[in-house]
Amino acid sequence: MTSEADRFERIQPAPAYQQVAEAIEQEILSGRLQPGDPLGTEADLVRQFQVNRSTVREGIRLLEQGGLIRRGQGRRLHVSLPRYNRLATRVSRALVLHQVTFRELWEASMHLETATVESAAARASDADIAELEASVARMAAATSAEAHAEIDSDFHALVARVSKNRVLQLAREPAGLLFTPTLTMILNSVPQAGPRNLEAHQHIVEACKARDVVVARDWMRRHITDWRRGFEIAGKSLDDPVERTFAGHLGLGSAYS
Amino acid sequence: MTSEADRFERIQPAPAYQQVAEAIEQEILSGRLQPGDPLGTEADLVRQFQVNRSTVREGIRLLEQGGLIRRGQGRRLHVSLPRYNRLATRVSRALVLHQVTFRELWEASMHLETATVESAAARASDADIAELEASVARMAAATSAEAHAEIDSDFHALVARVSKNRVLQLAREPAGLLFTPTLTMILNSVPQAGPRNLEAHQHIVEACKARDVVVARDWMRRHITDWRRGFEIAGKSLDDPVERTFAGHLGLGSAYS
DNA sequence: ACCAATTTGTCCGTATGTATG
DNA sequence: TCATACATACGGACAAATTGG
Repeated sequence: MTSEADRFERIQPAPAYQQVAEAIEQEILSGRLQPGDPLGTEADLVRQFQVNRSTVREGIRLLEQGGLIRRGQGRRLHVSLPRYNRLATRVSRALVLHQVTFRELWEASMHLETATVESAAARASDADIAELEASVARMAAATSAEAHAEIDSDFHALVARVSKNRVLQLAREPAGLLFTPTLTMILNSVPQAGPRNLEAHQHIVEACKARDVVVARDWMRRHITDWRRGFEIAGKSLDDPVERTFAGHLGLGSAYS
Repeated sequence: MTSEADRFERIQPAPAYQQVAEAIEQEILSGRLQPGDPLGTEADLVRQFQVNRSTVREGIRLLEQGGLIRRGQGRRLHVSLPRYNRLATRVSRALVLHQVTFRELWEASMHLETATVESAAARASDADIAELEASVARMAAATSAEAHAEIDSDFHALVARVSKNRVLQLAREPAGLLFTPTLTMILNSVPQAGPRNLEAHQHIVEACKARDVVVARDWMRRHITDWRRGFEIAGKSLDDPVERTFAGHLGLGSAYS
């Protein structure tokens, strides 16, 4: 205890392994190290940083987790572009841990998906349309609720790619990942959900084909609204937190690979 | 080379340090380990996993970077809720590395910020209003462009908190972080930008006070539009990628702390 | 297709500074 | 105050995998 309020916090030197990570990250963010560039061997880094190999390895783990470096062929280290999927799963997990409610999820998705489909309808190329139609065909042929839900998820991710806006694409992905498992549950307990979903997707693709932004947005709105209705018909409350159970669904395999 | 296309990828057992990280992460995501719970000492983990300390440490680094565990008082390990800021900075960095354009950033922010302010206007409590007004007051008193831009950024983050929607809050944050440094530049080269910004913030707060969702949204739209106009007046092109320079601004200090 | 050098993953032991009781 | 426990960091070692002739 001091007689007066402390003015300064204690000065703590960052651990060596953090400094290693920060130094490498700086090189990457500054552009001096570009995606694809090799990082050198662990022994190289040991020599440059003058720290122990264990220390270097701990620093590398930090960057590896962040997706800034990866182990490629031969497990050699090289600079990498962080993957969207990876970041999105992280964010999704955080949302689950923070116990966000389905209402928050639904509201946000309503905004994000309608915004995304607007851009998609405005910018869809012929190849994009073909991909969207293929997705609709796959959904029409889906036999299980799981498959249907998976295709639905892919469709929305595809729409986001077609929007040609990577900021929106990355913004909507975490909510999209959390949406999917619930859709499986809805499909299993609400018979009319499947056909309605398919119909919405069809109309969205048609609208994209016609470059009709307004119709595309409206059908997406109905689509998201349908999810909510199905959710409530299935007897669940929008004010429940998104279950932890779903977090298991968020590919552990891809987490650290 | 094989005579036919390879059907299977090679089966690789995950390194021990990854398995350590995944095992701990599973306990957290399943809820068996809750935020705040101690994780035990490194020696404990060595005993449980039957691997070397170095291996345990590498695994811990992965989780530490992901924000799932932290070192608290006495550097003891305990489970933690991933911070929004942290996740957002990671995503922002990824956007920069992927060289997203200012146009993508602007378009996404237009959607995200208007959506957020709608919810904020609908749900702002008296305490929220007071905070918003305090932010406006601080901006009115700001002397430098940096301070003004910083307060602007905080204001938008505050609006997102007031929206009471954490999904939206997290979705808009990465774009918000990238917006700020550019605003500083605009303020320095476009004299009318400062007053217009302040005016927009004032109107947004007034609309929140009046629970007027439509007006709040409209002023936010103008506000974001102003940014774009200022950006172009300052002589920059919307189709340029967001500069790497800005990534340095994204607190390296907080990255691994 | 074989071999030698390199590199990673993992392990062991130890020293040091710091935090806790 | 002192002793203990713990995190950080270091040095050295070895097997398996990978590389590059």
